[in-house]
Order: sequence, then C-alpha cells, then structure tokens
Amino acid sequence: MSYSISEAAEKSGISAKMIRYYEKTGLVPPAQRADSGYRKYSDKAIHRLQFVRRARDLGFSVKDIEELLALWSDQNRASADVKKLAEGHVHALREKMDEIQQMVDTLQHLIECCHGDDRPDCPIIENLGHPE
Amino acid sequence: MSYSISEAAEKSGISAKMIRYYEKTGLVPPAQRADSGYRKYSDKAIHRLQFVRRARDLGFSVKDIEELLALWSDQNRASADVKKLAEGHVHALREKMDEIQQMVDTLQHLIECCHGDDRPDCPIIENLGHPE
DNA sequence: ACTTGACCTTCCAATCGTTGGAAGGTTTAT
DNA sequence: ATAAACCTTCCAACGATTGGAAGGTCAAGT
Repeated sequence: MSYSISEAAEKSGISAKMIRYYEKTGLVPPAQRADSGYRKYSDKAIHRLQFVRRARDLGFSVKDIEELLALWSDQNRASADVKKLAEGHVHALREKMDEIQQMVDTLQHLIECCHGDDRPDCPIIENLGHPE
Repeated sequence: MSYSISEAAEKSGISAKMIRYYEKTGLVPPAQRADSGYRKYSDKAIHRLQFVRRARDLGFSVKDIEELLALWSDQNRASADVKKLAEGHVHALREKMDEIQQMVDTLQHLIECCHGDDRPDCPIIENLGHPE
C-alpha cells in the first residue's frame, strides 16, 4: 500500500510543502514516483516522516535530526551517542530558557512598576531609554 | 559632535551592518551624511540606537520596537499603551518558555532512562520512533 | 466523452534578524 | 605615493516555513 503526499502529510503531521522541502535538502530520501510523477509513500517512508516530526516537536534542528535518523537506522549504534546528542540539545534549550527567563524577570519588574494609566510617565520606556 | 557608523556601533552595541539594515527598513530615520557620503550620528541618534539595542535585548521584535520608539518620542503617550505592549510580549515569552520547558522535561526523562553505553538499545531513539 | 474540482508537479519569493562578501570610494598616516 | 582602515551599496546566505503562480493528473458527476 502506498500513499499520496497529502496522505503522508496527514499521517505524519508534516505539511506537504515541508515534506518536499525535506526531500530536496536530503533529510529524507527521494520519494518513489507513480507513472504520473506523483510522489508515493510506503508505510516505512511515513514512519520516517513521523520520526522527523517527533524530533521537530522536541525542538531538534534539522541538522540534529539528520544524525538522529542515521542513529535510528544504525543497528550498531551506541546509545551513548544518542544520549550525547540529546544532552547537547537539552543544554541549548536550557540556555535559551534562561535567556527568556531573564527577559521575563526584567520586564515583569518594569510592568509592575508601571501604573498603566493615561499619564505618560512610564518606567518601562524610561528603562529602555536609560537602562541601569 | 558626530560619530562614524563604527563609533555608533561601538556605543550602541549594534553592529554597523544592522544599523544600516535598521535604516533601510525604516526602524531608524536615515542618518545624516558627510560630504564623502559617510553616515554620521549625533548623540541623539546614538541614544535612539541604544534604545533599540536595549529593546532587542529584552526580546522585542523589530515591529514592537517601532511602536516603542513612537511611544518613546510621544510626550502625550499613555503609560497604559506601553504596559499593554510589554504585557503582550511577556505573554509571548512565557508561552515560548513553556514550550521549551515541555521539551526539556520530555527529553530529560528520556535521557535519564538511557544508560548511555555502547549498546544500541536507547529509549530516546525508541521514543522518537514510537512516541506514546 | 467532457467538465469540474481537487489534487499533484516545479519554481520562485517572502518571512525574521543577522552575517558575510565583493567591488569600489574616502580618509588618515606614514 | 602608498598602505591600512575605514566607508559605501548590492547581493546572498542562514533555518524553517509558508505562499503563490503556472501547469499537469486524477476521480467524480453530468
């Protein structure tokens, strides 16, 4: 049994546009083609797309997913390699979170200091103009 | 006194490249020019760049910064408008943080379940292939 | 058989913020 | 005069995604 690209999109949660893009960039191998030239997807191909989708949902970059796909299909992989990749990613995510947390803390403080009425004086704008 | 673009870059923390880009996109008004065609920046112009820089550091989008600049120079602004903008931004930041937190939680759990040695069995890869 | 609408194809452009480089002009100092 | 350190504009790339245009194909209804 094989599926059209829109069926593959539905089953994988990746848009048809992105499926084509992933193919073009080599993240997934070229799809089989029907006589018409239409792409067709096997269950296995769709499973791979689902893998990609899941990895994207966990925030992995396409570059990381390339490695993950390689590890996935490598029966001789070392789980340590997977773990290392995941740990690196978590580290990057944590750093991004900390950055955002800093912003939120600063902004929240300023917001609390702003009376928020129709008068012009505003600690938020003042901080932007003269941070200290 | 006026400054070259690289001096403005140094004083504002915005790269010369980005200063030109901000000018082209209209975020900041066109710089004055010397006879040579070189851009020159007044203290006021540099102050504006510093404002932009600070807002970028707090994660505001360029579109938001446009509004913030308008509010900054509007002596009749209502602080409520600034507050609303900041609150919207904090809300967006919090949502992004929550997303990342979710990813981290999931990944951290999987990482803890992965023994991380030279054997191939790996709950991380398994989860990517068959999430539940 | 014919038309219609829903699908598919490729190609090119835009988004957002930033960086890089090429090709050429200006200033400054030696 | 020459070298270096600037400056200018223009064009392209990053990463991931979306949008649209122009054209080919499929399946259903008349």
